[in-house]
Amino acid sequence: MTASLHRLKPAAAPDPGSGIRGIVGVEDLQRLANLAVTRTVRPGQGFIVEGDPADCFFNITCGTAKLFKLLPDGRRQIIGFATAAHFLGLAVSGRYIFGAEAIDTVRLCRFSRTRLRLLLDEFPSLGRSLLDAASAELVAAQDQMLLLGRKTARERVASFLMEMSRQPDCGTGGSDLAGLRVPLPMHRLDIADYLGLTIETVSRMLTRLCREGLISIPTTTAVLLRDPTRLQAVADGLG
Amino acid sequence: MTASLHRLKPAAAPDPGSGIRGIVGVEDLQRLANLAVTRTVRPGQGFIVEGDPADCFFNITCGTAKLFKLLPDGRRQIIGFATAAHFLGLAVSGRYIFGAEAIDTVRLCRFSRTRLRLLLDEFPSLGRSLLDAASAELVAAQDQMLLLGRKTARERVASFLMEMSRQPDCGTGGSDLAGLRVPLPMHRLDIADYLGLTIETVSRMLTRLCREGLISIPTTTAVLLRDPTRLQAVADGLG
DNA sequence: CGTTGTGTTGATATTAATCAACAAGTGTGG
DNA sequence: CCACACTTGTTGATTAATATCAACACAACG
Repeated sequence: MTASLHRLKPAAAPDPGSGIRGIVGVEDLQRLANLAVTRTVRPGQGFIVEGDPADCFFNITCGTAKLFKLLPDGRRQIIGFATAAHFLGLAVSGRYIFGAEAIDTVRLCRFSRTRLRLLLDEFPSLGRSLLDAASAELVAAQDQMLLLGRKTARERVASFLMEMSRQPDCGTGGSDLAGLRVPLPMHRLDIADYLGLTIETVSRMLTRLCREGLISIPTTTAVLLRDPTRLQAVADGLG
Repeated sequence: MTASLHRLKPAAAPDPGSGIRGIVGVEDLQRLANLAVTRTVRPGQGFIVEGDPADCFFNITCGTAKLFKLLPDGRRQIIGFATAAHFLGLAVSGRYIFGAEAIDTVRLCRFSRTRLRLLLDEFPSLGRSLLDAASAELVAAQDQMLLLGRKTARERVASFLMEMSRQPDCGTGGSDLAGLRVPLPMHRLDIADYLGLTIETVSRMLTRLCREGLISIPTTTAVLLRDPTRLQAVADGLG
């Protein structure tokens, strides 16, 4: 680990963004969207740079973004994938604490921190939604700490696939005969940086789960869960 | 990692508890304490069991507790250490999502979830405090994901020592001549389970940092930071 | 004093990273 | 339409980091 594990130059992403990430109720989303400037971000384009002054909050209305932290030498940890209704705004001492980059085409609402403060006073239910969202984030973060600290490579990949399978857009366009179709819009490098592994290890573990009959891999951007129960067992350290 | 890394039997801790952890303002703490049953928990005694029905919230008023998640085979990940003013209450579908155990003697306030709901309606500022606390937790959790996913053993131990050195009770009772005194109330196994390492690796890295002149280790329950700047550099992956 | 729990150190094993080659797409331009 | 470069993913060989296994040191405690 002292040497490089597919390091990125810490030069990558453009544009400012934010940091609390959470799922906010639809009604809040619309309320925010009406007050915000909307924006489209193309795949691969960054919209938050870690360390930049944090002026705004963001709300994703469609698409998937990756949120990541960098070490000075370019090692990267993806701390989460944000999809529709996710809320981004967290900062420490006025600076964004992670970067964000679009995976597919992302639509964003962007609005000032001042505005949020006013809204919080005006609509107490918004504060409650944000608290719920932050709590849900925290739960996910704690699960991820268990994964990163204590699970094997195979368990991590199995956990990841099970997590992706809980996305609402799952099972669409796929043969349910062969198993639940789970889209993987992100590349192997993103999966690796999310799971604390290398792309080679992710690839090997996917191949292995496939050989073991738990999944099949029709394309690089989707998997079929052939035995979700057993895959969940692997994810829980029982496989 | 398939084999045991100092596994714990998933049988350990007694008593119910909770899950959002955060630093709540002193005024809120007192407000809560007045409405809560207080309790003393002895070192090593558990007060939240992961998976138990989540009836209550807790607020620590003094002492240090460890919060942890377990895998079925006993692998453990400590997701954080909770000290005075930390708030615990997070649950998913009515179950606590992590266990908690006292490290030294812990004083707790305990109160029902119903009560918190009423308080949130009555005192909007409490909701704000909880949101701030949850946000701070989230920031810490994201830092920890970077640590667990991408830092080396040496970097993790350095990061841990720097994190502990930011505790308010730091520098007390120690010679500032030799460096900042950082108390480590938890055992090596707790440090290991927090950093995703084994006790042996933690011990070796502490010895190594000592040899390198960055720290010294007067007792097993404290270290002296001899060169905090360089230690921080190591923690940031630059050492 | 012996015993027990905790921490350290050494020898070896194992997992996942690194290094390297190749395969499969994808897009470009001749 | 095909040749080519370029990106992404897979697979194999080897290395390196950390886990495991084992022995020992030391302090607290009865």
